[in-house]
Amino acid sequence: MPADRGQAAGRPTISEVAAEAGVGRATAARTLGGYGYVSPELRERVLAAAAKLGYRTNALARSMSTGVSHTLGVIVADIGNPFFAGVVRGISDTSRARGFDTIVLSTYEDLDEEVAATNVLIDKRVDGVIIASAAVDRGEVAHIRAAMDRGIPVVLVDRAIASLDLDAVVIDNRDAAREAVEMLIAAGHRRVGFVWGPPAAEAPATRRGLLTEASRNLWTDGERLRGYLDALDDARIPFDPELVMVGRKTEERATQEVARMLALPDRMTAVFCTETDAVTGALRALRAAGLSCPRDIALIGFDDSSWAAVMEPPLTMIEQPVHQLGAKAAEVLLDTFEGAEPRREMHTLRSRLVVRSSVAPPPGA
Amino acid sequence: MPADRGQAAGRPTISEVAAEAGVGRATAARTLGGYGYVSPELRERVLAAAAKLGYRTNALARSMSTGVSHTLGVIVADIGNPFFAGVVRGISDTSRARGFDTIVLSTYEDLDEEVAATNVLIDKRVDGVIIASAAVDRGEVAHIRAAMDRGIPVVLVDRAIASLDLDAVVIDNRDAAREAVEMLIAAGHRRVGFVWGPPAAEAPATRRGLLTEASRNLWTDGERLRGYLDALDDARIPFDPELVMVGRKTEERATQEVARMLALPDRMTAVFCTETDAVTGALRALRAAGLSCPRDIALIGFDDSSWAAVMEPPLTMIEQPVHQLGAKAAEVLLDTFEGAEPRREMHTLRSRLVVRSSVAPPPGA
DNA sequence: CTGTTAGCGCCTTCAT
DNA sequence: ATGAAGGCGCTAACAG
Repeated sequence: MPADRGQAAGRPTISEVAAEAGVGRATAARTLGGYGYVSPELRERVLAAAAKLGYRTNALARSMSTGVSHTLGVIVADIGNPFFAGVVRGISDTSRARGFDTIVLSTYEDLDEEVAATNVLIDKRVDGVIIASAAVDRGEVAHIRAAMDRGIPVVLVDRAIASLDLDAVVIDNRDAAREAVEMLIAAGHRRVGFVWGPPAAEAPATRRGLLTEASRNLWTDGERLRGYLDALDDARIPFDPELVMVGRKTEERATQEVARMLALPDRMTAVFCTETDAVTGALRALRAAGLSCPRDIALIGFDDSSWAAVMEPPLTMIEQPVHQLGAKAAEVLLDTFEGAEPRREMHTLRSRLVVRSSVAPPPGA
Repeated sequence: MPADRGQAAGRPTISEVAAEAGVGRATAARTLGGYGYVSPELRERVLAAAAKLGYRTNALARSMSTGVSHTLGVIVADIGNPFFAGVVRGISDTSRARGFDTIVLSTYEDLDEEVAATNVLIDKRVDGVIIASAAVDRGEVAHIRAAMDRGIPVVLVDRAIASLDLDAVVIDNRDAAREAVEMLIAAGHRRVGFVWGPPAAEAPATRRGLLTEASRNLWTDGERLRGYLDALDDARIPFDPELVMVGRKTEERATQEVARMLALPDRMTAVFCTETDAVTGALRALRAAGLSCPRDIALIGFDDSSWAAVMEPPLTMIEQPVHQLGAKAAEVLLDTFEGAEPRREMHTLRSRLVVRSSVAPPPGA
């Protein structure tokens, strides 16, 4: 065995502190661990010895014997994405305040990565997991079930999974989308584009086909699509598959698709974008077509930002409570550690439609 | 002792797997841990038993005995900030690919938080630390020294600390700023504003005072300020303290300060912004003043984004290689684990000036 | 109130 | 090639 296995230079242990202080190991452990009773005198001596040696508790060893790691696992699609970065910040702010640290793993929407990430967290013995899962089908949630079976509390964030009966913290995607599209319709628009929908290879011709496709994909996208259809239905505007973008979700494709919708015989006069990249993609298409917003085309999109406010025109956007989303998820999870019974329900946070100037009546009105 | 201390439901240990397979614990440990020699037959039996019981290795226990946690600690100002989110993504992508997970802590530029974060990482026995430190003075780096003294390799990212003799991965802030300001000057501008500088309570009247102030604060800000001054010097344009913003760095204050500079008798005709929020703040001021970019005022800023490209006009911006910044830092750190000698040098990554249309000659030209 | 003792699950020498 | 035994640093019963 190497001389310093697990015991690198300058890493005194409780035993050494005890020796230095001339007390038993348990006494040192008690004062350093902050539990049990210890007389003031000995306490002082232990503290002095610890300070002298520069003692720092070994959280690994502590976790080994307590079975608690004071660490939360977080699984999201992409920590580099401002949306998830905000959620993660919410999670780490509130968990840190309650003594927990976080290990964050990105999956890039790949299910295999998600399974691997879950295993890493299980192996590292995190006390709980918060996950924005890409899983939808009943068959794709085995890894989440595995964690639960091992007694690890799990909370879903951003995306609910119906078949799972877990606490989920999400926003009112469907209502938010409906409200936005309603505003477009109220301004007089009847040709409203939807960018973007489910990543189907081909655009389903029917509304039913589209919804089926949506239910096989990201929960948020499906909800937003439903909100869009809700608004159309309420206004008795027929659904036109030509006006919804499906397929790979990239800014470039959004630009192409919006250009296509703009070129339709019965031209689109308003766009609803479900993500930031969809908004910038749409804006590029407008510019390329020499169209001006809101005179020629109205626009509302998801995910407000400072940029949206300084655009010309200032953009009407949906603001998601990203930080709160993470904070609430962490709270729900941490509460179970304090004995709170998991309520296994959907916690829906409200988004906010920030009205600015990107909506006006359609050209002919 | 509670019956299941550290041994919750459904968490078989190596001993149980060994029993199930009818072999010794060491044999099970060897095959499950992937080390040592084990005959194919026994190997199979162990694997089968492990699969049957749903065995997952306990990384904590492994770390206890090996002294290696396969975890990196990351300390940044704010994981919710897109810049750091990008850096963190770079770090976790490359460390994950090499078998390491990350614990990320935000300090919000608070030194006490930074010290606390460092201690958390020491306690959790991370194998190395990557830090974008807010420390500058020799007196503020004790916590980093403490980590080093405990044998934990440390790599600085985004911000160098001269007094520390560590590997640092940064971008060419000074050159980037100079190049941008040079472009402004080349277009004919002589009244170039700088938003924002060091958070001094009051604007130092002299150039020297400003630099002193800057050296007491964030390294990046100081470098960018130097680049600005470099460009001014080369063009023999006198430095005017009225044209640099100091103090709290918020979007609102940027707006106020730019408004002030715009109202100067000898009006500013170009602005250089060192951060995204400074850019949007400046843009608000322009709009409020009814000025148009680039006709009335030219602008260049740090941190390119999709938004900058769809602005009217499209903005000329400096693109930082955020992902690469993190990736390189992780590489340098991970390499030391494979025995590479830390080179303790500054690794400077190149930024890129993305030229678009926000720069034109000043009004009178 | 304090010290002794026995684990937590794994890795690793040391015999066999 | 395999098994037995000890230790990583800490917590937690238990005895004193």
